[in-house]
Amino acid sequence: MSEIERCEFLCVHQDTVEKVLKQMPSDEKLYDLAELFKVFGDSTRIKILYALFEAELCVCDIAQLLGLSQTAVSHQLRILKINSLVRARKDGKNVFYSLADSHVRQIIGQGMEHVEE
Amino acid sequence: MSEIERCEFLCVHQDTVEKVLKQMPSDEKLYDLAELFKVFGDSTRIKILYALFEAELCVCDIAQLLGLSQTAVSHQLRILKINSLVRARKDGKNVFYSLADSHVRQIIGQGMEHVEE
DNA sequence: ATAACATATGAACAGATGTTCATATGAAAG
DNA sequence: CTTTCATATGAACATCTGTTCATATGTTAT
Repeated sequence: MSEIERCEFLCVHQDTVEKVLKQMPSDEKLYDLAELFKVFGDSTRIKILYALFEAELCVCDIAQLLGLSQTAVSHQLRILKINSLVRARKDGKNVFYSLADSHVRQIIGQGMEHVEE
Repeated sequence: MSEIERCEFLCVHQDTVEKVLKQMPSDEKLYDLAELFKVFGDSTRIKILYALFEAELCVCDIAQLLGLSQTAVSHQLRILKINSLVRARKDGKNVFYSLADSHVRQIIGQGMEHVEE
């Protein structure tokens, strides 16, 4: 038994650990949850989402608004779309993006409350 | 004027953009918000936080519970602590960690709702 | 004091992530 | 149908991030 493993069998509070284990969601769910937060965890994407709080915007609008390149915005919108955080509506040459659902507002709102303390 | 810039001055919906700009939080706040979500955006840290939903746990408990090395857990707890998501209580050789406040539960809860759809 | 133990920390390394550049796609106008 | 424009996408590159390994710190028991 290696040094590292030793600790795990001596100091562990077994009853507590077992109680907690029963309540844990599946690994898959926890992985998905982390993936979701990862999407929010980039300031470019947060800025895009926040911009969409107020209005439906095309790629160009977002790029100018935030001082970013069209390419960078497009790449990030792709990620937001894949994760169902934004929706796309095509209108001629333009593609207008908007928030996908109210969860996005709620999650960002909660985060902002925490940050503002 | 380069090809990329051209788009920004032709297709932009100026009035909408200006309206949105007025409502945007400061860059600093948006950066902090992204940093916060970045902390939630890792499955090891999410697992640790979820484990702490149920009970106060020492480093060893968490390591065994999640099948991780003591070192990895310790590093992640450090990040969680710096970002005020967990609190540490020292008791002899052990250090017990617990959730810092209810925001953590709320943010994770909202995220989970989104994932479970 | 010294040994055993729980936790923390620094350096190194591998893998992930975001931007840029070049180019492709698809739609409207001439 | 060719050009122009708005958007999308792939590859390359630099940076960031998480784990491991080695070791340090601080606490309890002998």
